[in-house]
Amino acid sequence: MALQYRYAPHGLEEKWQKHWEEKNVFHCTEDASRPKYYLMEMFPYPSGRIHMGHVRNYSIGDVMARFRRMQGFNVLHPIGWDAFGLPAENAAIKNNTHPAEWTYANISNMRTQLKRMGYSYDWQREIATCRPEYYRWEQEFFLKCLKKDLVYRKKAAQNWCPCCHTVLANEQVVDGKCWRCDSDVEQKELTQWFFRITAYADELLADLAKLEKGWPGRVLSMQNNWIGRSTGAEIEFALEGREGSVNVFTTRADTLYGVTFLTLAPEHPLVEALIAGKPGETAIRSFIERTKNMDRLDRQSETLEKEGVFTGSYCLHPMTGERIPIWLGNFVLAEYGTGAVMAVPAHDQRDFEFARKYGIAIKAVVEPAGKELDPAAMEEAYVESGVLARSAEFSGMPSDKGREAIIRKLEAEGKGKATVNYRLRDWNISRQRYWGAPIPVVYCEKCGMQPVKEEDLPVLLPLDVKTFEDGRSPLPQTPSFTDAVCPCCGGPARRETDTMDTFVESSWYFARYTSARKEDAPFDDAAIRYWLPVDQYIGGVEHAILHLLYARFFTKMLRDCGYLPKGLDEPFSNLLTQGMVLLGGSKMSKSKGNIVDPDAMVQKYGADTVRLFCLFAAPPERDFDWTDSGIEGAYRFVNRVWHLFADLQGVLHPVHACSDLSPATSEAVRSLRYVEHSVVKKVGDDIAGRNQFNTAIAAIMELVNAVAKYHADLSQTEEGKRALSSAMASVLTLLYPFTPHMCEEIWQELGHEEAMDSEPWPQWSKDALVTETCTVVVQVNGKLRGRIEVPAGSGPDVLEKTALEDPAVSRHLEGKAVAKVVVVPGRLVNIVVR
RNA sequence: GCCGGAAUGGUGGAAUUGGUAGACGCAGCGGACUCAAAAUCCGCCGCCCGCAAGGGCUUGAGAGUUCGAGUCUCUCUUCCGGCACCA
Repeated sequence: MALQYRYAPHGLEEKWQKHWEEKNVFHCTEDASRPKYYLMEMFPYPSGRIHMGHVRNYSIGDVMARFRRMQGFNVLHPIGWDAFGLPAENAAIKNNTHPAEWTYANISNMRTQLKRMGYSYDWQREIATCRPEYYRWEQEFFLKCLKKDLVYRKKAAQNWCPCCHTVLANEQVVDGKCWRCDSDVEQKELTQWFFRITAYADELLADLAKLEKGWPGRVLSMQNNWIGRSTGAEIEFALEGREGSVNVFTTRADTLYGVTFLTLAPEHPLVEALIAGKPGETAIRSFIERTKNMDRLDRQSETLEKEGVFTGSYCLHPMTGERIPIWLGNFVLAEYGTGAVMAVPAHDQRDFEFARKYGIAIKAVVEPAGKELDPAAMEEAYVESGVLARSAEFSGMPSDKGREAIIRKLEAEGKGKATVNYRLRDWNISRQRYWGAPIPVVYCEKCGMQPVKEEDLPVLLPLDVKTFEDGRSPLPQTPSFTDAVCPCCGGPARRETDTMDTFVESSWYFARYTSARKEDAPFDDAAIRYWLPVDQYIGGVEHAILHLLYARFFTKMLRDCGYLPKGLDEPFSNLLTQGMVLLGGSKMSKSKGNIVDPDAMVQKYGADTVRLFCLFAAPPERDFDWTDSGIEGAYRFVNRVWHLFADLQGVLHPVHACSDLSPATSEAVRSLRYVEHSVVKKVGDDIAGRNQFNTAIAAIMELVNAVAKYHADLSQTEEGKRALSSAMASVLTLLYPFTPHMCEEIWQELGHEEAMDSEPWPQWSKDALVTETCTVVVQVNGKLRGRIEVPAGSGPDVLEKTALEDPAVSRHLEGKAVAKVVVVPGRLVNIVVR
């Protein structure tokens, strides 16, 4: 056999893919004798075809997986399908098919596409979240949470997408629009199921610190913003002339003595009692109606005209006992804090404008050091911190001290307490759609809501239904599904017809991969303890909040429910967020018609070239623009490597990388060996330490260039042949994670018995990096003036002397006095002159 | 407004700890091979002055620290992302 001169990727790629599959090369099991490495990419939604974004994501993952295997890790590298969700229903309606049929056909198609890319997955762990074997465990988790009050039902105004016919979680509303179809989201009063993610707000926030080393800063910052913790105080204002009080949340307790009114959300539960029978009640009611009917987006926009109305009721200042008028304001949010705000016009711009508009008093109680504020002359609120004034015994304290002291006194008198508020809301998981996991509860006329018994799980999603044209769920009209027996009294009951948000499935799939085929429990405890947490997770930054926050929450929640071990607080130790693949500067999209089809690229260049280009084009975190000339360049390189081997067959011995360290007599051998070992070092550092695949590939190119430069001379001598053989073995070994098919093929043709999939990562040698001389740069006043060649290890004195004598340097010293000479051995000499 | 990230040749991007700015590609230019083209191979390739030797300038702008700054500090500009009438 001989290596054909022509590089023909298709046959050989398919040959090796078959080899991997038949030999089950990438299947893994728990093995205590080896260090584990759990690496996964975000699993795809089975939309029909893979796109370049997938290819980039999975190529990055595959390089890391193959690299870690070569390093001796026991690598778990699984794949699956995020298979529930709306597009399946919409496509089924459009094509007159069933969502299940559409989904499974897509999975089958995309599986073939992924296999054609040569990714090293353990296909025996493949999962699809729409299978009952998967979602039944989710239903069990739901029941467990119900018992622990971590999931609950409540009626509230919800985000409703009229186009998708379903509610959306807060995280799925982007700029007031549906994350999926971009329709304006409406508010609709509905009874829905919620996961109590807010119970974990503090832990989700605090544990971000554990991720500081392994997660990108921007993802941490986004989660931080989303959780939105603010510390302050809840303060009680007793109502005047009746029982009860209004509680407010404030971050500025230091301004308490400046309160001149309170503002309540029109939805505040006390409003009815406060306005009943007051003068102007009708006008107040019409204000409330008007505000409630406003579009949510308009109401929360910054340009909203701030309006309010006096309720006619008063409360009492907790410290001074002063009468404080209670107003309603269209800008106060019922859902944040207590839905009531203490207004301090002197120190809050919004309150300032409101007070000026309605002629309410302004009291300045925080002043810049040494200055007095005159409320009448103020043109805007003084919002900075300062020194407290007109604040009884707190006067004279700086803001932060005053804030603490005031809270302490309130706490002592039982009129308030230090507290924390979060922006994060509970996670609404009810979806009024068909293609999702059924929520395992029934409603009995007698007993009310009843959970399905665990032994009756799974609640199967019926497949023999027809979807409606307009997208409404057929489940409420499917008696075989809705008719149920009450688990409590045995009487007739109606089954819940809402399904779970698809983000629930993706919140725990990483744990299921560890024991994907287990039938009697969601997880195998030993497998969980061996594999988790995930060492490296890779995916798009668009999931920075949604999926990654939910998965973190689920990990903590499953831990507390006893499914995951104590101490497993975070699912993903390291996160790599890869950038998008663009075409012509914008995101590839079908509607815009700017698509590069991976299949077409594989057809034209082979999978190895496509993989290589995706990693070479840019560092993984950055977006990159697909260019035809770019992939041509990658193809040229692959061909160059192939031809080099074809030219050198008969010369090369079947040796391993870095195998030749015999004393070298020729300068070419020494040079090539130097390049070989420094490239081996760099590629390892780049892949393992920095995720810089583009520079790793660049280094391999340098090694190939070095071989091309020396091979004509070296192939003449036995010493040269040994050096070439080792260097070329290094090329293949380093390139293997990127272009595995080609490397396997050449490796075999070179005469190796073992396939490359069991080849270890090469060890570079310090000795090979030792040189006899080195080049030292000479600067004069920091400007580069010359280079000197000195024996390696030369001391400062020699360097200084050689540098000063160098003609290119001494020219710049004429007529000047040398003030100082800085010597960095092995690097540079800087001569400072005046 | 608050938080995070970024800015380097014609172009994608290198420069890992403050020490030769522009690795490796792409595009371009010149040459070899060819009847010719493609492919391939060899050479050149930041900007300005210069025949050259050489010199000057150069990492968004400006200052600072340092023998020395793309890298550290401060101020500013522009762009990208997140949060935002959040009390």
